[in-house]
Amino acid sequence: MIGFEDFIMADGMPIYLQILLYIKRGAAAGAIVDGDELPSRRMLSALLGVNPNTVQKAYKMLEDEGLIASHAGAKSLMVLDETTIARLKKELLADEVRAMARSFRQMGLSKEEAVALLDAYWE
Amino acid sequence: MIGFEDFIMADGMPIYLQILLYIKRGAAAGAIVDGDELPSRRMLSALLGVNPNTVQKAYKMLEDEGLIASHAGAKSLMVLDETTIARLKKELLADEVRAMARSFRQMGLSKEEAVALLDAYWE
Amino acid sequence: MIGFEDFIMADGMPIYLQILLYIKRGAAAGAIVDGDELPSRRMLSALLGVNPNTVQKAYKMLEDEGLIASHAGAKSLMVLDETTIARLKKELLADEVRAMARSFRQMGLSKEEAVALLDAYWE
Amino acid sequence: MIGFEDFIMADGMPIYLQILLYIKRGAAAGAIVDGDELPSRRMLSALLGVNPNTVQKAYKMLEDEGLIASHAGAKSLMVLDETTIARLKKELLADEVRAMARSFRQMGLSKEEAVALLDAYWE
DNA sequence: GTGGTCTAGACCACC
DNA sequence: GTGGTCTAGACCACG
Repeated sequence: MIGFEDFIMADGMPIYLQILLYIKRGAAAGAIVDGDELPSRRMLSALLGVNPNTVQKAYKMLEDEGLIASHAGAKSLMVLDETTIARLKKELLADEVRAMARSFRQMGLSKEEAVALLDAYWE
Repeated sequence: MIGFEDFIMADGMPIYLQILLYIKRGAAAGAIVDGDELPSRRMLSALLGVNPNTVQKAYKMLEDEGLIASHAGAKSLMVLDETTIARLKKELLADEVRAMARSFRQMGLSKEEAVALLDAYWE
Repeated sequence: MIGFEDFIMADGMPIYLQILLYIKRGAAAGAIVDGDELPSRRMLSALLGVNPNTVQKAYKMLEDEGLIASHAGAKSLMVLDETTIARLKKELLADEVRAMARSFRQMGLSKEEAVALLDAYWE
Repeated sequence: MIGFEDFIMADGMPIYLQILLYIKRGAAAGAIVDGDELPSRRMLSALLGVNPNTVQKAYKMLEDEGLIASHAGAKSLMVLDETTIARLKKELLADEVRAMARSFRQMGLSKEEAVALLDAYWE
């Protein structure tokens, strides 16, 4: 069962996208593997304090992308092969790092300052 | 006059929030200082390719927060004192860096790998 | 034993309502009479290719309405008196025919064209 | 502007489908023609006493089918060519008449009785 | 219990 | 004002 212990809700990004991203990141990191069981909509929505439909939307998009297999009345399972994982890794990393670099530059930080900050806030 | 050269539109976040954030980041970084002049609603909307109402919404929120002073028929000016700048710095930097660090950890990266990536994607 | 030979599943209406309606129509028409035996939940669900719960829901509503008498461990029987039959006839016939007439008029058909079509598609 | 004077809400069928059907029927009948203006979501939802999203769903499906052209900030217009109208006519009539014939047969009516009823309830 | 759909209300971007 | 999207809650069919 995939855990959502690390999940922290942010503002400014749709909740369903945050859930979707969380799962993709976990898959890219290897924390979520092929065959892993997803929490049910009800369970996860209760855990996150959102509407079941919001979770449903994230799951549906992942299913459309082929990362989840759902069957009515049964648990939803992750479907991950090596190619997919590699693709996720590549996509996610590039996007995140670029966004991060852009933010830092907008705040007028030098690369050294940015690295120092990242180091400071790491844990 | 505040420039929007670095501004890059992202999706998943409302545009007016991105504009608001861009200005706050600039203020936190010192790139935008007290008394700086803001582009007119019309000019900025044309520059960014968005609707004037969207710019108006961002300006209105900044004004409500006291970061902008608008006078009818006159330019809008930034209102920034030391306390405000310090607050922005703290809020923006801490929040963003923490979010980034969390993203990287979720993707299974070590601190060293994250720093290396940031370095690679800096420009 | 009530047969479901004519039953054809439609979509856009909940299945349990279709089952309920089928039985009511039969009762209104006289094809189903007082004391008739209903197929067991399991048998009917197999015949229609739906979940037993769905059949159960239809039976439960009929029972709540007093049209069915169920006894634990025994067959379910239809309970139909003259008053009930007359009521069903009136409700079902009037509603359905009015809805159909409205549909045809919305499609710009004259009464004569509608009658001709009904004749053509009757079997 | 397309009017919804004849629209009468029924139960058992999703509202958005009823709206969709109403428009298709009007197009098939020639009451709605190419270039006709649709009521806005807000206006129609207020008129019908439903949520704007319910109207939106019907409009969206019609747009996906190519029967409506929508542009943000502008009115939605009907897009109807001869081929489309002919197709609608054919599809709608066959479906409706078949459903109607089935209902009547389930109620144990003969064709003559059905025709008589339709005649009686026509207006 | 599970996943899927329909209706609802609020918000966003645009004209 | 317009259309489009996100979140919410209830209901349906199924195991």
